Amino acid sequence: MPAKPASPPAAPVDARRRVTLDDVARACGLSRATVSLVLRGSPLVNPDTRARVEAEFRRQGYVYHRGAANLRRKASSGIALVINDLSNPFFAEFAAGVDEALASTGHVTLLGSTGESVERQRAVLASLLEHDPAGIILSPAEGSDGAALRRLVGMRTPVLVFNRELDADDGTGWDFLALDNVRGAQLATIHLLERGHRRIAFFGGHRDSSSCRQRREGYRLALAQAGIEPEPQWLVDCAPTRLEAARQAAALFARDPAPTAAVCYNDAVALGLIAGLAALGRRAGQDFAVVGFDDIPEAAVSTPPLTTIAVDPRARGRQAAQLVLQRSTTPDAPPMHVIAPVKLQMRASSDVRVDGNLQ
Amino acid sequence: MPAKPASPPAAPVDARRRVTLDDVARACGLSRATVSLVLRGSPLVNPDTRARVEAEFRRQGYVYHRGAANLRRKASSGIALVINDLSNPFFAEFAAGVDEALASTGHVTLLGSTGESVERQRAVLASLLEHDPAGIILSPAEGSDGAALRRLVGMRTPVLVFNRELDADDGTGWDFLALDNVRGAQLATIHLLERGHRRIAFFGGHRDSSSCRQRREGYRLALAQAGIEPEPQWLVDCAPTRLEAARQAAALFARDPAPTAAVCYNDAVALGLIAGLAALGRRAGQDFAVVGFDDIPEAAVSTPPLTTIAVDPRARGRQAAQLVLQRSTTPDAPPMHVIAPVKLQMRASSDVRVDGNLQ
DNA sequence: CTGAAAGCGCTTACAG
DNA sequence: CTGAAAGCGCTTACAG
Repeated sequence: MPAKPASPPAAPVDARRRVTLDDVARACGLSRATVSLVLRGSPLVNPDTRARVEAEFRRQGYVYHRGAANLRRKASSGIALVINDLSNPFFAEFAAGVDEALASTGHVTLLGSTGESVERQRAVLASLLEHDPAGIILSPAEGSDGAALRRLVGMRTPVLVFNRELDADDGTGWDFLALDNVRGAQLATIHLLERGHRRIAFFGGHRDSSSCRQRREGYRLALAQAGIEPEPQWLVDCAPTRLEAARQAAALFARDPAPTAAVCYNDAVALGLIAGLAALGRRAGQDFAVVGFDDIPEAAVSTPPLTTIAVDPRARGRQAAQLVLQRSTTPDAPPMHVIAPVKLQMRASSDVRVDGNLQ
Repeated sequence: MPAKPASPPAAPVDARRRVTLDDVARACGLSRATVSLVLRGSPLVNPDTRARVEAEFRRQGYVYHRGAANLRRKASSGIALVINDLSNPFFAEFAAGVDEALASTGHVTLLGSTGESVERQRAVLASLLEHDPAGIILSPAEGSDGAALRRLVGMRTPVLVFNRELDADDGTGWDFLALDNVRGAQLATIHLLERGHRRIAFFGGHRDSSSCRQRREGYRLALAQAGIEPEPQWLVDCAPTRLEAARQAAALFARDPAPTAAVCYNDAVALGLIAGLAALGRRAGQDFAVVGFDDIPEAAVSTPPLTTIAVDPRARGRQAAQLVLQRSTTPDAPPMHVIAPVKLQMRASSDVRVDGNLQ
């Protein structure tokens, strides 16, 4: 029989084996308890002991096992982030903001996507709950049932609902972070009024979604303050997608006199409307004024560039992280209800000033 | 003293307390061990016992504590996903694909962003490692040092490197998933050759990045097969951003005869070039042909729509998840090196056919 | 200043 | 078919 090759000189007996506190303690001739105190920066430990232990940590390549510590302490360092889909830039930016804020506090983001499906949302939450998150940031799928969600999540894990209202139906309430939809649409409408428009449409969105209702409300408020009563055909319902918006553009011109401008439900709808106008031989920014909502990255580089309402989703993500961490330290405080500011982002420009040929 | 109000009739003594296997076992008059077997679907358990236990799970609202189970089994159900930034739609789609594939196997995505900073990457990885991931999917920050990363991560946790080459410098090697950059640029160039172009530029990217080198290589290959030797001024270096690309557009026309078409490093550069051309009074798709790379969502709706190389980042994400899970079951197999296919996505169209006024 | 002991919620041989 | 016991890697009173 051929001799087996000599074993390698390697110091680490098994590079795959985890280094534990016990390993470090043994190497230092100390107990696990003392080494643990070093780890957590306790002032009780003798400075020399501390130095020896820290050198040994480095020498062995010790990696803290947060899961084991969490189990013992009944704590948790994960925060679940459940959103519709990362391919929506609004949510991608929001997620980036959440992760940025959580990473800076030693927490980790546990990701989940619902794809706007209530059933997937149930499955995703059930799975994430098994990972024992310290909190959940949830942008609920359309059609979510608050009572069912409460039953699923229980009272142990704090939930921050983002962006879409959700009724718990049992008086427990949810923490809530939302954009100031009313104010945003109001700003957009005022901007068009200041540019001389009087016949202003509200274009896109589904009237039964809470954000659409709120944006329409802001639009109505601004018009009312200018003494204008919107005509029914100025309210155009359509799915909040570019394609549907392009298809519905003609609805704006069904009656004479037609609107000269539109506040759009969001930027996707606004960009679709611009394309739809072009197909009708009308040029946004020249024959017709368009204002969007969200300020997605494309808004700055579309043709023409889109004046819109900036909501800063990344800042909203940081804010959401902060709120859910705050809640996990004060579980018994009453529900929070935070409305985030929005602002008008002017560009040059989809929002033509009314002149002779528009009137 | 006033009497304290009667305590509520509530069944759950403390809604905040976690329900454990012991609670369920006690309620059923069984041991923790048997209840655990029910949980894991063991065929050993008596069907009646199983039914009783399952009812009790539901009644008490038991939630499996995966972290505790993982600790005991020395397993892990988290996969770390470390990318540049979610606000880049390419990575957002990739992340969505990773999460989609992981969720379907009971794993959870642990998110981390480097912001293209080597130092943040070190910190993010160190933090994620404490959460004991079963594997890491890493799109390395530019300028990453493979040997330093290997020292940080060690040999316990399998790493799949995505998108950018990384040298380990110690012979251990990394699993690797990348796009077929050579083939993609070759397809783009062939497409322009077939449309009659002969003077074709390669526009954008930094020559020292591996993906730029590979794309230039594909471009050169296609030209060589057509018997064309690219002139030095056809290679325009610029940062892979829209803004820089717009600024560099004029460089294409520094010499006469100028190129009639450009293969762009990526779509951001292509869209910037289109804008830069407009500023020079040239119309992409009419006076000059442009082809992109990546097929970001904007490519389909830009003006003109952009012909580009589709890389399907979501499918790449699913693939990455599958590869890293596969590795975690076969830790000793040799490193994998997977090149993902790409394809030409034609649109109508940034890629004008050469006719009289272009020649 | 340091150590022995108990315990977080689970799984897994092993015995019966 | 079910239970007693050990143990995953850590923390935390408590003693000394």
